[in-house]
Amino acid sequence: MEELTKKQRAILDYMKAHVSEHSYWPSIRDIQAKFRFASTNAVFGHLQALERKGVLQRIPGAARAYKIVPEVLGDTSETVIRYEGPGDDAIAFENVKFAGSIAAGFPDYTESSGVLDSMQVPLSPSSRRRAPEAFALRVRGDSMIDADINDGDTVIVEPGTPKHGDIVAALIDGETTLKRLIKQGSKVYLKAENQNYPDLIPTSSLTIQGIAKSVMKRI
Amino acid sequence: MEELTKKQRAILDYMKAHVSEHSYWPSIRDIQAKFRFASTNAVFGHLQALERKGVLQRIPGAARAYKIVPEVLGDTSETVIRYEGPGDDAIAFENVKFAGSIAAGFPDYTESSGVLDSMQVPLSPSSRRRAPEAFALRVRGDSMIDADINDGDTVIVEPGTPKHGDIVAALIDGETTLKRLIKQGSKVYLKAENQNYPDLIPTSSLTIQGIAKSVMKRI
DNA sequence: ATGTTCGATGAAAACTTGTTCACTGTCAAG
DNA sequence: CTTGACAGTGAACAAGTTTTCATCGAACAT
Repeated sequence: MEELTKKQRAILDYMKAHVSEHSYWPSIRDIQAKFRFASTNAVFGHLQALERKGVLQRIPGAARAYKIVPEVLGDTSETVIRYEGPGDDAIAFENVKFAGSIAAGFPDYTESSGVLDSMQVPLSPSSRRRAPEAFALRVRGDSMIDADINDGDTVIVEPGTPKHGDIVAALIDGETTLKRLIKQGSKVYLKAENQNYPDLIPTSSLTIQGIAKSVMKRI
Repeated sequence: MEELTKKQRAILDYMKAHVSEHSYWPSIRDIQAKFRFASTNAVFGHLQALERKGVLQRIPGAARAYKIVPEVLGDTSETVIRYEGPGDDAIAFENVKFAGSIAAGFPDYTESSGVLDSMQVPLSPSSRRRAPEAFALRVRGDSMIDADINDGDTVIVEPGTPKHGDIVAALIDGETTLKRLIKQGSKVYLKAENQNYPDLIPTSSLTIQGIAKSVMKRI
């Protein structure tokens, strides 16, 4: 790739910025005005150069019609990245943070260490009205992969009465597990969403800690 | 918003597709040819209607110069993230305790307890240190479906300096959009993760609102 | 010295494009 | 039946825009 002169680079950048801002290309006269050329032909020459150097494609005869050929390496211009934080239109929630608190009482996990984090996560309005706290749990294992809940994900568990088909956090042998709740008549089963595991786990006594309503994944 | 007629919709879609494919707007005569109108004035009337109905903005006197006014519903040209104030469907943040791991499979005793290090919690350690102003955004649209971020999901956006490959919330034409950040040399592009959309969106000046670190899905 | 390239001027030509005007046909509401 | 809104034809105009032509000066290598 042939090297661009400073002015060519500036013109190219201006054109990109113009498209980015206005969603249509500048005319040659727009560029002329921007760079205070006395003649449109000055711009014309630069555009020819840009095309010859392969970074811009002109559509002959058409007005405000160009294509950018993505540059790969070796150009000197820096793309400016400003960090601005959430804008007025899009901000939903602030202060997602950890409080460094301890899980007390419910739920009761033997496995957990003493120091736990807490965070703020979005909850459904139903659980907001009821006072009881929802909680987040990190998933370990792969028994729910067919429901797209994988090892390392975090599920948000909310209190409530589970229906048939809900994914619940349930106590089995002193361990909290994540399973789908299946009701057949008066009997209740837990089902792992993984073809490699036994379909149904009969349970005589079942302690439901809550219903998994959301799953949170690291990108 | 007034309803569009079939032809108006078709013309608008064609214009969008044309921009998407060629990166510049079609002329009135391009549209005329596409729809086999005998007169340019037929197109002219439709464009006036589209502008009157508020979905298209024409730049008077300028050739091939338009702006699309984003439609709230049914618009698939861009992933639009907006906060829809606290309604019944609204999401609110409440205190949720991060209570430790949960086994989604059979109990796994090989893993030691107390392994909850910083990498396993939903927020990055850097942002935890300096009281981050992370925020949640509800995703609308389908420009990121190939990254498994779909309409209705909620993404947690954290401040920071984005790296190549990060999914960022960026301001484009005053709207917050979700795109993957691509760095080629010193140039930066935004990429929609949807095969139906143009690969790269060149940007010379970029406003990053944050990095999408987590995605939250309703089960 | 001489030729060549580059960046620029100034004007004009040639083409593209948006816009206007006058007129026609259709269709539904009043 | 009339009216008005809508969609379209056909032609022409005016402005926008690209493109060409002729010319100039400075930098630079031959």
